[in-house]
Amino acid sequence: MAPTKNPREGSKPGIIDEIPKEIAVGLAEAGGLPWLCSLIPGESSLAGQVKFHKALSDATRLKILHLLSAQPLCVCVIKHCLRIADSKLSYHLSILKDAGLAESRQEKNWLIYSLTENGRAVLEQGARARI
Amino acid sequence: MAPTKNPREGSKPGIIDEIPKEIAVGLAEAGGLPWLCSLIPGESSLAGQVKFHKALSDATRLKILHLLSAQPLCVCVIKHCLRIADSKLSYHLSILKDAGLAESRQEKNWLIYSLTENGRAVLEQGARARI
DNA sequence: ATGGCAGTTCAACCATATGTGAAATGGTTT
DNA sequence: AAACCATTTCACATATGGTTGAACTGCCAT
Repeated sequence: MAPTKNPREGSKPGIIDEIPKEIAVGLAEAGGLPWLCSLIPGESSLAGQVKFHKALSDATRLKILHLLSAQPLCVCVIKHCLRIADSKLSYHLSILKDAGLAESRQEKNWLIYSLTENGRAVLEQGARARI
Repeated sequence: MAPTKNPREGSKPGIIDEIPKEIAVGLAEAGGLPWLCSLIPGESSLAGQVKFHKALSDATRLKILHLLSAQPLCVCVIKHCLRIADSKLSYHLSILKDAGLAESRQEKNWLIYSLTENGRAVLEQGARARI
């Protein structure tokens, strides 16, 4: 998957003058600097990961996800638990939706939010990671 | 661990006037609003999760982690791959270190960064999640 | 001690994310 | 149609995070 042109002999001398031997040796065996650089994911992959983690890097949004882990909820119930302004809640919900962690459907004039598959997976593996 | 006073009969009428029946029923069975609110993790747990995801919500830092997944590296090698300014790199490294994803040791006058257990786990489960 | 190298720290700056209250939207009830 | 309700959208204010270049620290060689 990673396009590696010439797997060996990548660390041309001169690009970096001196580095610790220990590192230089391991690197040369693996494929040198070009190979190392090839490990960096593409821009779109990175952007996706960044968006994902950004969505999860806010306490309010994490709280919302934990609430939704119980069952689908309308906005007013979430609002009651979090005690924050409507517009603020709406803002955070939109980010969760955008990141593919939550989704909404309409019922009369309520919006009912629930976790997506992805959102549920995040919570479960998060719980596992922190024992 | 979660202090739940009176597990049933939490959804006192009046706090929220009207919510979709479907939701109200499920909620009442589970323990009502107080129970729902008890699902929200404590502040310190949330802060930890936020810090963790914040650290991962930047493309430069993700790149660094991917480079370190190959082997421990001195700053100058990372700098060569990323082609960014010293101070910028140093800033991002400090955040990774702070979040417990990377660590450093000194060798002559180089600093050699490597992934922590935690950092390695993140990359591995990230790779699994995205197939 | 002097000078050079690897990397960090600092302070100022810019960009982006979040908070807030008021107005708009879309469905419901009367 | 008018009044109403839950929620979103908007425009603006503030906070947070990232970038930059210069100054600093610590290590090694001479």
